[in-house]
Amino acid sequence: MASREYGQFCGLARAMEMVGERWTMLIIRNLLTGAQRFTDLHKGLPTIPTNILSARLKQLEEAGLATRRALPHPDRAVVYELTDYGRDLEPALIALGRWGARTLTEPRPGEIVTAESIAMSFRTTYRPEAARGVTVGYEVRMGDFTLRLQITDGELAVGIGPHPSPGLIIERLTGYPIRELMSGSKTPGEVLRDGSVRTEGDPALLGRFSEMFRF
Amino acid sequence: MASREYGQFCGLARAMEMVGERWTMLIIRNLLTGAQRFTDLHKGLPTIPTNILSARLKQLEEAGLATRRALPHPDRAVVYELTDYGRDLEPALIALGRWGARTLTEPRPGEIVTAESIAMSFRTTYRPEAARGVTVGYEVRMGDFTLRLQITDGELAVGIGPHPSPGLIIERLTGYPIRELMSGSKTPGEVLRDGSVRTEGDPALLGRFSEMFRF
DNA sequence: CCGAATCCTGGTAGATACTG
DNA sequence: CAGTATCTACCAGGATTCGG
Repeated sequence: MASREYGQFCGLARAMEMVGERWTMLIIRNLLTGAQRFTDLHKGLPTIPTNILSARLKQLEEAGLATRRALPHPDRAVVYELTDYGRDLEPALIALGRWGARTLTEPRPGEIVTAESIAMSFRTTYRPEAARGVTVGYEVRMGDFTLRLQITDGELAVGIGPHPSPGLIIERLTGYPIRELMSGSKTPGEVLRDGSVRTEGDPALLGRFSEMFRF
Repeated sequence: MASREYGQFCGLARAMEMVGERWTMLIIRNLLTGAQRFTDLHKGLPTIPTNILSARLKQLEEAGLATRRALPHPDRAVVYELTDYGRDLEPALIALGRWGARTLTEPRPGEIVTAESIAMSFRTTYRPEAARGVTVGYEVRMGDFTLRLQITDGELAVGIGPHPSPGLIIERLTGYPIRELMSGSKTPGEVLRDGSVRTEGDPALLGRFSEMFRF
């Protein structure tokens, strides 16, 4: 059930037939952080109509990009999860997100920042060449939510929620210190000194952080 | 005039607002091969309604992705051309095209193959690591159209039309020898021997070709 | 409460005709 | 050649409803 076809024998056309409809890419972005329930997805995409979310999930399942799975007994819930095939879209989402981030200065009126959009920004700004052979875990506390970054031998995995054993906890206190670190407009020393950030753990890991995540 | 907004402060959301509408990516794909007139674009995307093509070009121009330029006197024509900003989408299109190409076996009934879709397939299959330091030009004749590939010090540029000074001319005679070379289902020797391809120039460059372009 | 299905409305795309 | 105009069909947005 390829939604609407382009009539061209072309990989890009095929891709756009499968994931080019409105909302689909953002749903995949959110599922990249792990399995999510219908309600979780709706929380992360508050303005999507539920019937559209429902329809997109069905399409993703039919196209083999995601699976729908009923959790075992205690909490009888349904979770949606990307298949390997769906997860293979990550490089494309990163490339798109990186391009789109160029016009990302201030949130527009009414725009929200979700845990998943921040998770995405970690993926798009991650520089593997600055993380060669590195293994370290970060917990990033943003007030409304907490993210975990695990870099294992230079491979990044981003998740939502606390980190079980972080090498460094980075806690945002005021302003946008994380973005300032990533853009290079402030140094690790500066954000520590001006009180916009508080850390717990080895402070040297903040310097490494600002090298590995760069716009 | 960001078509319809997602309300999220996120690079991917911004990208999808700008280029996520139906047809937009394929128009950009076609413009990647160089400036094109309205009619050229319509030839390359025969099933797009002209009002939609018109609307998309206007949006691309307003968003700063493309420019509309009237050619000097003799042929009073209008050409559309990507800006640097628009051309920066190439990595994202390649990533999407590569992902979409996984389900690309046979053309579906009614699906056409255009010069631009083939140009795209050269971009998605190009392996820079197999072309380190290489400088060579190919002219690929497909019957209905001819493409030129110029690799300069490992950098690929794809265009439509003949190559001014090709190191090798690859002419398709029967079947799909180019795709078979790229997929590895046939060797350079085989496509030469079975008569599906004819070359002009240094035949050894066909081997190099099959190394640099691989699914 | 979770995960939708249903209904209605409005906007966007498709097809075709037409014009400077 | 390079679009605009018009009409229709479909898809998205929003609210409500419904079953487990």
